[in-house]
Amino acid sequence: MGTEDLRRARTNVRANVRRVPGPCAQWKDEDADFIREVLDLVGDKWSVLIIGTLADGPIRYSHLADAIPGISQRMLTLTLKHLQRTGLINRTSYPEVPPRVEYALTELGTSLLSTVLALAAWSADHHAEIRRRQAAYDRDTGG
Amino acid sequence: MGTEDLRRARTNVRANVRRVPGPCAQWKDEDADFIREVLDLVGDKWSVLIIGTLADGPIRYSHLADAIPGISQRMLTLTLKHLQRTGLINRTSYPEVPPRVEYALTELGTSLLSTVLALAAWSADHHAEIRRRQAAYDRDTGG
DNA sequence: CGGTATCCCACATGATACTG
DNA sequence: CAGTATCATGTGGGATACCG
Repeated sequence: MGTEDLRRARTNVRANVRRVPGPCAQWKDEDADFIREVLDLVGDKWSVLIIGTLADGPIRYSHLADAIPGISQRMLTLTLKHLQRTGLINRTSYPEVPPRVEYALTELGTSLLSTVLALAAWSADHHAEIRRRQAAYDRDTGG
Repeated sequence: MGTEDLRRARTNVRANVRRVPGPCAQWKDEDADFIREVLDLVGDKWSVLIIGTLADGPIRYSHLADAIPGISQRMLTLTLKHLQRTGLINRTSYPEVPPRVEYALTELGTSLLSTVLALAAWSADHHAEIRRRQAAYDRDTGG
């Protein structure tokens, strides 16, 4: 990314902050709220993994548990409820024996999916550089 | 978003999951790692707000504290160190009295900024719908 | 001014056991 | 199969005081 891009990015962001009296910018309350809102949604340990798994189509509770290594029943249930409450996923239970329950992304959830995958892509693009810089920092700092 | 978009989104994401034997997809370890990595970076309470504030240009420690309502000195220092270690921001201290320290986004940080702002924009676009759905869920569930 | 050091706690998550 | 209920715990983060 060149200097010009950096300038453009700053200009774009500057539209999101408010000039307050004096030399210092401050977050508009609502913008900070939006950031907090989306972080509450996907900032936890499991939401994004669940959303990503559901991208493959409707899937049952037990298959979600299999697809997401390390998740506990408790956290799977809790996170699913959270996502359902927010309208990101739908829960459909079929009155059969044995019981069957399927979860699926809503359109809202799908629209969020693309955005968080962009974040994951950023991580994939830069994780090598990140590791290099962390190692350098630790070397300079720790010894 | 229409059905066609939804299908496309699913197709895009399906490239990120691995077909395992049997009917169920599972996260590739490295993809889950990328998600965890970026969540560790920006999933906390203050990182994104700091990054967004720095978008306005280099800024001093005390001005950061003013620009981000509610942050404690401890968390400001801690989060700045974290972001610096990852290479998202630079710290420059000027040997004057009184001391002056400025923080600025690196190009890496700026590239992340655009992506997290997309998330904030998603939140801004959908927060009304989200609130509606949460209220409906609570009504249906709670009473 | 720009931090550290220390104490403290709420809460997110995990483990385990039980149920319709 | 698809959950609940209960207990245990690690830690993210706030408050406060102090330091170069």
